[in-house]
Amino acid sequence: MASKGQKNILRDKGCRNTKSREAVISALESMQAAASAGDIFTFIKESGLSINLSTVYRTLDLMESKGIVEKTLMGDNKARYELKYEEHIHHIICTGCKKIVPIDFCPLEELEKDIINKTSFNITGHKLELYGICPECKKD
Amino acid sequence: MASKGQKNILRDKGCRNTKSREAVISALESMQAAASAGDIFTFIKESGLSINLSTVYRTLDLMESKGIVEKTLMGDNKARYELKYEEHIHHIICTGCKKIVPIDFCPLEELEKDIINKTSFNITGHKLELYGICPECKKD
DNA sequence: ATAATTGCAAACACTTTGCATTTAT
DNA sequence: ATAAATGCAAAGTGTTTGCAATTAT
Repeated sequence: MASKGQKNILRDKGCRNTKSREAVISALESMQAAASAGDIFTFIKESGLSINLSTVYRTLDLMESKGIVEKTLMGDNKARYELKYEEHIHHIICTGCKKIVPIDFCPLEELEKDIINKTSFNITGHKLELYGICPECKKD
Repeated sequence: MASKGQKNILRDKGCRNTKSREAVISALESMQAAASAGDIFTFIKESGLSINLSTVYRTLDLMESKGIVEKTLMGDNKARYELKYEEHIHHIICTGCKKIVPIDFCPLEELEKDIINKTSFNITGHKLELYGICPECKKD
């Protein structure tokens, strides 16, 4: 999970630390929620660094496999990525302006035992997205 | 929402009724949860009918816009489609065998007002996917 | 008759891959 | 020195589109 020492997070998991990987991590840290590989690539280029899109994809795959990043598909057919933090987060997507807003509470936490009973699966995780109209779009 | 008269559901919404569209609807009715466009295409071809993949996509888009079908992105980069029924459904995806199982209860229904308070969005909908290990995979 | 739907092939967008070069250890 | 990571260009997937031919009304 992400916290202070982002720079060493990969090294700690037995991966090499490179400029590209640092750039991807720092892009994820400074970007709005749920960026696509292309967004991250553009962000890095615009910050003046050189990187290849393949490297972005490879880095994101690696970090997903190490549990550093979470990959989600929402709405369009692009994967979106974000750093996993201690707190489990979800999103609300405004159906007006398409903005994606992270929410920091999880309505499901208390319900998981109940779900385990009802389904006879061992529940190991979940993804939840809420849709709605954001305060700005309500005005129109 | 889907119910008995599937054949007229499109006609009722001002669209023409064609063999291809009937084939897509009946494929959706007889397939396991959450089929991709390709799955539906293959299913129809295997049942001996002729159809084009573009037609499948166009039909699914049309039906989504008419509220007959729900489109979801899960896991791989393929959109998955299913008929909308009266009851709102979610899925559990087994992380062992990748099976997708629909569940017929919604743990969120009672929580929406609460979420509206917490977020100041007008919540209009949500998507939830659960992940876990199914009873068969537990044995291994 | 005519407007909607289809098939086909080509275009698209996102993602993945092979291989030679570069870089971190 | 060596194994891992990168850039590049090419290939792979899923999806969309333009247009002429077909079909439902």
